[in-house]
Amino acid sequence: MRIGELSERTGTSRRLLRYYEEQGLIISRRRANGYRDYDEPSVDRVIQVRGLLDAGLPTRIIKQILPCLDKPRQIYFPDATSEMLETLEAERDRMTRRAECLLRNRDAITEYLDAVRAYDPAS
Amino acid sequence: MRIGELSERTGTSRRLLRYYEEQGLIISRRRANGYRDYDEPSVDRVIQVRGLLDAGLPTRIIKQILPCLDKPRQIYFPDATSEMLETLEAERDRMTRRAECLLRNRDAITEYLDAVRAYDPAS
DNA sequence: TCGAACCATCACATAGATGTGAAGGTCAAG
DNA sequence: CTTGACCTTCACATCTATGTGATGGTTCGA
Repeated sequence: MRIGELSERTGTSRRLLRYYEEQGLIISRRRANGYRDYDEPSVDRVIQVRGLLDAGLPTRIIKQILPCLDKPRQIYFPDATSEMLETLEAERDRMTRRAECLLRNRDAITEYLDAVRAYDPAS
Repeated sequence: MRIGELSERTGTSRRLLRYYEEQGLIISRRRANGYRDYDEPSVDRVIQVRGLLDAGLPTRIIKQILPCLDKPRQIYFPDATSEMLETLEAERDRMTRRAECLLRNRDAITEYLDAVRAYDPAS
């Protein structure tokens, strides 16, 4: 598919799709006329990238964790230096802390909303 | 305490503490000489703010959810317009989605690491 | 009393994610 | 063959969270 369709199906501007490609987060083939051509899995990939960006990860880190997300798993062991593995571990732990922070505060919001509604059931 | 101590105890630059105050995320009293003076709970508050920022929330949103996080709960019902409640609900749901995204991808990283280690236990 | 170590405000700079628009190529339908 | 809707690259603008430095006031200990 061309960039316009991918844009619509992922709710992502064309500008950003080109930016993600520039950052190495997605790839595209080129048609004879120079147009980008995306395959079907690109849709999920873009959605995944957006989710991670929205959760506070910078493109640099997202690029590093992307190889972990390929299904079926294809691991390029030669690339997996022990330094990279350490980075991945650290980032995984950071993601855990981030998620915990989000859930903790989300629960606080829920409690707050419950308290407000208990006070004024109309709202 | 003065800004220097708060900075050290929260691992946050003085510049950012002043910025957070400007954004309405933290407050301070002023001493006679103009120096900012923080109370003990400010430490946790700053850490909380940083966690949320790191999880992708903009200061604008953080400011809105902060009233939910005060313990003991003190709800300013007059302020709680139904529009604000809707915003809070929406943000709460977004936080859930963010957390899910983080945990899903974190698990994928863990699986990847396990697979690599199964291949080469030395790493 | 002087210097070091704080503090204040203000302004300017940067980096990352994103918007916008210009200038021009491609293609299909009328 | 022209028009409109795509696409390309490139450059510039914007917003947010941050860094950095200038300039100057306060406090405290040698």
